[in-house]
Amino acid sequence: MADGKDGDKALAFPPVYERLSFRIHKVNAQLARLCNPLFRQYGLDLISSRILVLMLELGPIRAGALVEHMVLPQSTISHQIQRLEKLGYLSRDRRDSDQRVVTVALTPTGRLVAEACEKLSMDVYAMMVSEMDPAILALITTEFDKMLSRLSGTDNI
Amino acid sequence: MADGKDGDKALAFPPVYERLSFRIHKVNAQLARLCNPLFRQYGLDLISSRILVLMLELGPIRAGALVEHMVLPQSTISHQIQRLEKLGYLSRDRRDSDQRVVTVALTPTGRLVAEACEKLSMDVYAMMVSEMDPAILALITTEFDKMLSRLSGTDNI
DNA sequence: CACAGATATATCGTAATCAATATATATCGC
DNA sequence: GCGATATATATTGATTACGATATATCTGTG
Repeated sequence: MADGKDGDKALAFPPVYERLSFRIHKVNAQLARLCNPLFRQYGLDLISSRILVLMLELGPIRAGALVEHMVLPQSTISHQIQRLEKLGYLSRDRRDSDQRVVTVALTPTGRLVAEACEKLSMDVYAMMVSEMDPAILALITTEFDKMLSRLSGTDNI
Repeated sequence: MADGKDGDKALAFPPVYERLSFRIHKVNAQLARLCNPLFRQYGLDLISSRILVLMLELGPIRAGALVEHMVLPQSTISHQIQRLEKLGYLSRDRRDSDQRVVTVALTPTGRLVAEACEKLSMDVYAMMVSEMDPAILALITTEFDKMLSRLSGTDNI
């Protein structure tokens, strides 16, 4: 109805470099740029360190649950688990009640490394959200949950 | 000084899976999960399609400027350019005034593909930000710029 | 209890990523 | 204008990611 060139199909969206999705990419990429060098001393990167820290907080977890939490392809998680196992950071166990299910758990070394990574990532996170009003941070976090739900179809993880 | 276990070093941050940085990862990963299959018909993925759409809106651009916009390693961008050139989507030119500088530009085919990708990503973006208050979207976008600035040291891009 | 389908993880092949280094060109100091 | 340093992009080698498929196990149906 308006004089826009896209007719009535939703609002006219801004160019890519102004869209939130693109800024999400940039912040994420910048986090990787900062964190990867920090984690390399442990043979890790941003992604693999997140897996370790996640396990630090969630405890032993199914491989499939890691796929859901990390929103990465199943084969990628499978490889990551192999890599982290090879590094001696986690152990793998077949569940007795269901031999298909693999449960991974941090080794003592893995726990130490995960704690070190947690500290390092805290510093970067502090840099990221410092000077941000806690209420706004909470609001944004909530909105991100909603976005994830909308993008994931019906339910979120 | 308080009774927290971390002493006075900043506030106690929530666990990874509740931090904004982790949700950023998840939304970004979910975007890739949705978009990669859509873009594969053109031999692209989320990242390479963003490069094309960026060029659609910014016009011919230096390779180095793409590195800054995409916040990816220079070697990765160099490879992406090669790939997109091989696909016939863009052309590469050495600048006359400075032979070191490479300027890339969309080919006619590349422009068509970029426009198709733009439409596809618009649909996904609409899904993501639909039901979100435009004022809140603007607020979040602004906050992301600030986060990027803080993470990038002194200046943003 | 056999068998078809579902579920959970692993593997495979190709291609992309990253960090480090190389190459080529330009700029500055003298 | 010459050499040293800086800048812009390309290449290299090893690792990782992804999608597709395979393997193994379980569940339901008759």
